[in-house]
Amino acid sequence: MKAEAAIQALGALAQEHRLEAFRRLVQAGEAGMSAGAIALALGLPNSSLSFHLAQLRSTGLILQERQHRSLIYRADYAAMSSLVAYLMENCCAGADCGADAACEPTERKTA
Amino acid sequence: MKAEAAIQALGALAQEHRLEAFRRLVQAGEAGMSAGAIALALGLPNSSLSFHLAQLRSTGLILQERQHRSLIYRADYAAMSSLVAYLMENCCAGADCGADAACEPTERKTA
DNA sequence: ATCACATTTCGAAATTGATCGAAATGAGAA
DNA sequence: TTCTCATTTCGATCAATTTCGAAATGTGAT
Repeated sequence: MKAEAAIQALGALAQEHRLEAFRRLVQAGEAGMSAGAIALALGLPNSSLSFHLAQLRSTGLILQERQHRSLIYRADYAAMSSLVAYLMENCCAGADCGADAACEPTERKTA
Repeated sequence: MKAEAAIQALGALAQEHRLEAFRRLVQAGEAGMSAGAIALALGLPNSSLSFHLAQLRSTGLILQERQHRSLIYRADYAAMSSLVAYLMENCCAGADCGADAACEPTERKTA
C-alpha cells in the first residue's frame, strides 16, 4: 500500500457519517446494504449520503454492486486489513511486540 | 471507544505529514523520537511539525515525555489497537470471518 | 412507450484545516 | 543569573471539505 492511498482511506473514515456508514457495512457482512437503507439508517438526505459513499468507494474501502433497482454496498475487508498492516508496518523496532501491543504479522497473504 | 474519538484519531492520521510521523514512531518503538529528530526526518519547519504532533497527541495516538532538553514522542500501540477494534466491531454479521477477512476478535483484553 | 422508483450529479454557501515566520516558553549549562 | 538550545504558540493567508435541494440518470414494471 502506498502512502497516498492510506491517506485517502483514513480521510474517508475520518468523518462522522462515513464512519458510521462504513461500520454498518462492516457489521452487515456479505449481504451489504442498499444506498437507501443506509441513508435511512443514518437519517441523511440521499444526495448527502451518495456523496459520502462515493468517497468511501473511491478509496476502495467499500464495493458497489447493482441488484435489481438498488445499489448494494459492502465493506471490503481486505482493503481494511491492508490499511491496518500499513500503519503497523515494521513496528516496535524489531522488538517482540508483547501482549499489550497490537503488532500482528504485518501482512498475512490471503490464501 | 466512542465515535467522536475514532473520528479524531482517523483524521489525525489522514494527513501526509502526520501519517509519516506516526509510522516513524511506530517503527521507532519504545525508544521513541524527539520532536527535532522527527522534523529533520520529515524535512518540515519545527512550527509546522509541532502543530501536527499536537494533533496526534490530542487524540491519544502518541505519547509525550520530557527527556533532558528534548521532548520524546512514542506511538501508543494500545490506542491504535482499540481504534482498529472499533472499526471491526461485530463484523461480518456473525459469520465466521474466513481467511480472506480481517475479522479478528474485536477486543482482546490487555492482560 | 410510459410511468414510478432508486440513486447520483450539479451548484453554491458555510465550515474546517494546513502552512510557516516570528515571538514566546521552558529546561539545562556555565 | 545569564546564555543557549529545543520546542510550542500566535496570527494571517490560502485551500479543501461538507451540506442539501433541484435536476438528471438509469432500471424495471405495466
